Amino acid sequence: MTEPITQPPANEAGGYDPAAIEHKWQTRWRERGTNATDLAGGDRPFYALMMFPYPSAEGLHVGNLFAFTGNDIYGRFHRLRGHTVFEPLGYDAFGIHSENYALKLGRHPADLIPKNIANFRRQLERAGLMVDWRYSVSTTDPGYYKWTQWIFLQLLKRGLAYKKKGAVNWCPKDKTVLANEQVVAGACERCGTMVEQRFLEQWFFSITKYAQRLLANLDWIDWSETTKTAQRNWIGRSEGVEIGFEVLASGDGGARASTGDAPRINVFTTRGDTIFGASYLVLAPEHPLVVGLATPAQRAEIDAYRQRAAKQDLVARKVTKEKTGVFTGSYARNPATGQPIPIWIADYVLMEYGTGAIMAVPGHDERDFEFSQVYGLPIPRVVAADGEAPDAPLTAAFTENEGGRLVNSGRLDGMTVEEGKRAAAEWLSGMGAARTVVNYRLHDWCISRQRYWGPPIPVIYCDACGPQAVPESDLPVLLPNIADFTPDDSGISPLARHHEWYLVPCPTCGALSRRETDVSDTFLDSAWYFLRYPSAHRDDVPFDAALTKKWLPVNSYIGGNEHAVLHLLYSRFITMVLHDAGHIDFDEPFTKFRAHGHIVRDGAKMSKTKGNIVNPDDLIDEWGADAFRTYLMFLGPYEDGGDYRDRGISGVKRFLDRLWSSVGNARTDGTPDDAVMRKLHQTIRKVGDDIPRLSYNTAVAAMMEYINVVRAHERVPHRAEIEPLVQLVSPFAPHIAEELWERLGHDGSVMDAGWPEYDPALASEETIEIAVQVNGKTRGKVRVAKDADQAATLAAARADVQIAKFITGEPKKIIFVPGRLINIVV
RNA sequence: GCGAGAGUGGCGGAACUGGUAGACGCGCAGGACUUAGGAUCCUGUGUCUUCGGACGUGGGGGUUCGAGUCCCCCCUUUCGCACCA
Repeated sequence: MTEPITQPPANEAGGYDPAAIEHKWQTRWRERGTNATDLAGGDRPFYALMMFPYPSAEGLHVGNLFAFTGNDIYGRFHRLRGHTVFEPLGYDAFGIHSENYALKLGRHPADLIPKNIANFRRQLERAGLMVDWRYSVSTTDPGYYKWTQWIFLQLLKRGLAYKKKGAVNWCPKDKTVLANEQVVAGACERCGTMVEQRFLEQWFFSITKYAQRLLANLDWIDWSETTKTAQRNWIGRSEGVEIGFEVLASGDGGARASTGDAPRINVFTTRGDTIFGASYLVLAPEHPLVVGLATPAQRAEIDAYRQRAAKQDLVARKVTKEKTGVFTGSYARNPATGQPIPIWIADYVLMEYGTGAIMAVPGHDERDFEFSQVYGLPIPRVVAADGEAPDAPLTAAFTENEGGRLVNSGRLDGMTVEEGKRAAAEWLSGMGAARTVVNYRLHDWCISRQRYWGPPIPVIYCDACGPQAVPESDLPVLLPNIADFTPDDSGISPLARHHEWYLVPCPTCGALSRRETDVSDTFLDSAWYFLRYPSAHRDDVPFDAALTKKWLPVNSYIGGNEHAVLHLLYSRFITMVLHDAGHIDFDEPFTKFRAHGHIVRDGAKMSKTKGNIVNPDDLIDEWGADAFRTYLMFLGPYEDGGDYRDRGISGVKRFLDRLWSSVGNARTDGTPDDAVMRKLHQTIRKVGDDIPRLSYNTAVAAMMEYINVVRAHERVPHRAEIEPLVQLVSPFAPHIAEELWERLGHDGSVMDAGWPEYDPALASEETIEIAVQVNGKTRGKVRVAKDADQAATLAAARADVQIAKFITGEPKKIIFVPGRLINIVV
C-alpha cells in the first residue's frame, strides 16, 4: 500500500509551477523575518560577504546573479551547519558610471539612483537571496558618506592624506584624473579614452607607506592565489641599490652649464653587479636636474624634446616603445671605473619610478641595448656565460642571471651575478657612492576627482590658516543638488561653479574661505562598506564596537578578480589605517577571499556591447528562480565561471521536477531500500564536501545522480530516501525546498532544519568494484567485499573468464591497491 | 616581453594525495505513451573495428606495474601587468 504524503502535484507531467511557490515563499520570508540575522545574538557568527553592485539602469545581469548566488549558497550552507549567518547587500552608487549615465539621459543621478536601486532590490529578492535588507547601505546616502568623509579625516590626521601637484593621469573624455590602477594600457579603464598626462594639484593617500605590510600579509591571508599574485605584482617590490654618479665639468670644451657645486645624479638599479658596464646615464625628461645639465649647444634640442614629452600622452610613450632621447652634453663619473660617461635624457625612463634616472647597461638590459643601437653607443660586456669569451661581442642584451660570471669588472671579475650584487653594494657603499634600497611599483593613491557625483572632500582652504579639516562634528559635508554638473576641461570640479556652496567660514578663524571642490574616488566609498553593514543602523558612530568585534573580519568574501588590485588593495589599506588608528582590532578585512569566474556566452564575456547578455527576469519568468540559480551553479566550476548555453537550463528544471514528484509520491510504509540509502549517505557526504570547496557544479551533479538512482530503484520512493535531499538542495533551490519541506509536514523554515549527518558506515559500500589490470591495461572489474585482501581479489579476477584469458602465465608481480584495483604483471 | 592559469567526446564539464578516463547535464539516435508533442518515460551515445579487439585527455620525449594527473621540450589559448631599471 502506498500512501502519498500529500496530493501529487496537479500538473505532474509538466512539473511544478515555480512562479506560485516562489512568490509564496518570498512573501513568507519577509513576513517571518526568515532572512533577518540577529546580529547581537547567535554564538557562531559567519559573515558571508559579496561585492556590492553598482546599480545600473539596465538592472542586474546574469553575471551579477552568478556571483551573488554562489555567495548565497555558501551562506545558506553555513546556516544549515549551525552558524548565524549575516549576508548583507548594498549599492555602490556614487561614481563616474552613474554620473555619465545621468548626463547621457539629461537627468540628475540623485533622481535615477533610487529607481535603479528599487529595480535591483526587486531583482535580488526574486532571485531568492538570503539577504538581511535591514542592514543595506548605499554609498550615496549622506548617512553613509558622512563616514567616508570621516575616514578621509582620519587619514589626514595621521599624515596619510596629502595634497601635491604632480603628474597625474587625466582622462580627456571623463574630464577627471584617474588613479594609476584605473589606467589600463594607457587608457581610461572606464571609457577607453587614451589618458593624458597633466600636472595638477591632487589629493593622495600614502598607500606606499603600507607597501611592505600589504605585501607581507599576503603570505598568510586565505585568498585565491591568482588574486594574491596580482597584488604582489602590482605592489612590485624590488631590492637594489641607489648609486650616486658625480656630474663632471663639461666635456664640451669647458662650456659647462652654469651650476655651482657639481651635483650628483642618483640612480636606482637592481643590477648593481653590472656597474662596470654602465656606459651612460639616462634621466627622465621631467627630471629636475636636466635643466642644469643641458649644455648651451644642446639646450635647444633638449627643450624641444622635453616639451614634446610633456605634451605627449602617456600612451604614445607606453605603447610604441620606440627609443628616443637627446644627449645633454654633460658627463658623469662612473664610480667603479672612474671613467666619464655621457648623460642623456630619454622618455623610456619614468620619473615616477625609482629616482627618475638610470645607469644604462646596454650589454645586459634590453631597453638600454636597444637605445644604444639607435644612437650608436658602445655596448660593453660585463657578464659572460660559462665558457664564453669575456670579449665576445653581444648581439642582444645578455640578461640571464643563472650561470653568468662577471667579466671586465675589476674586483668583481669571476663572481656570479648574485655575489656581484652583494659585493658591489658593499664596496660602493663603503665609498659613500651607494646605499641599498627597496623600491615599489605601487604609487600613492590619487583620490581626488574633478567630478560631481561623489562625497565632497572635507577640507576648507583659509587664506590665513591654510587648509583646514572640516570638524568631525560638521560632517557630512553634503553634496549639493546642482543642475549643471557637467564636467569641463578646466581640471576643476563642477562644484567650483557654485560659490554659494563652496564659500564658507574657516572653521578655525571664521574668515571667509573656500571648500575643497573635488570629490573623492568611488573606490574610497567601497573600501570600507563591509565595516558599515553590521552598524548600518547606527548614525552616531561609523561602526558599533561590539558588533564590529563580533562580526569582523569578514569570514568569506566572494567577488570578481577584476578588483584584485583596485578595491581589494584599497580595502586592505583602509583597514590597516583604521587598525593603526585604534578604531578596529584587525588589520586584514577579509579572512578568506575567493574570486569567482565569469559567465561567457557565444565565446565572450557577457556584456551589452557584445550583445550577448541574457535578462535574468526573462529566465526566472520562464524557469523559476530555483532552476535559474541551480543552473548557474551547474555551468562549471564556480571559480572558473561557465559557458552559458540557452538550452542547458532544461536539464536542471527536469531535476527539480523529479524532486518535486518524488516527494509528492513518497510513501511512509515499508522500509527504505538499502542500496538507495547507501547512495543517499554518499550523496550527503559528497555535497557537504563540495560546497565548502565552491565545487557547486559537482554538488548539483551528485544530487542529480542520486535522484536518478532513487528513480531507477523504485517509482515510489520511501520518505526517508528523499526527505534529506530537500535539505541538500535548499541552498541551491530554496523556494522549492521550503515548499517540499512544508508538504513533508514541517513547521519551520528548511533553513533552520540543519544539515543532515551522513552515516560513515552507510556511506561506504559493502561490496566494491575493483579494477583488474593485466600488465597495466584495464581488462575488467570484479565485485568483492569492501575489505577483500589481495588473495581474494586475485581469485575473483581469475574466476572471471573475460579477465582470466589475459592472464597468460604465472604472475611475476602483483600490485594491489585495496579498494581500488589490482594489477597483475605476467 | 614578464607573471598566473587552461587545453579531456558534437558541446559544458567530471576524475580526492598517480590507480576503472568521459560522472552529471545539453545535444543527438531509437523506442514507449499520445489526436498531437519542443511534455513525460525508457534505451543508447569517445573513435575505429575483421566484433577478437585496437586506439584514445594539444604535440613529442621521460619516470612508473600503472600518467589526464609527475618531470623535460614544444604548440595553442585565456587573464593580469606592461619601457618599473
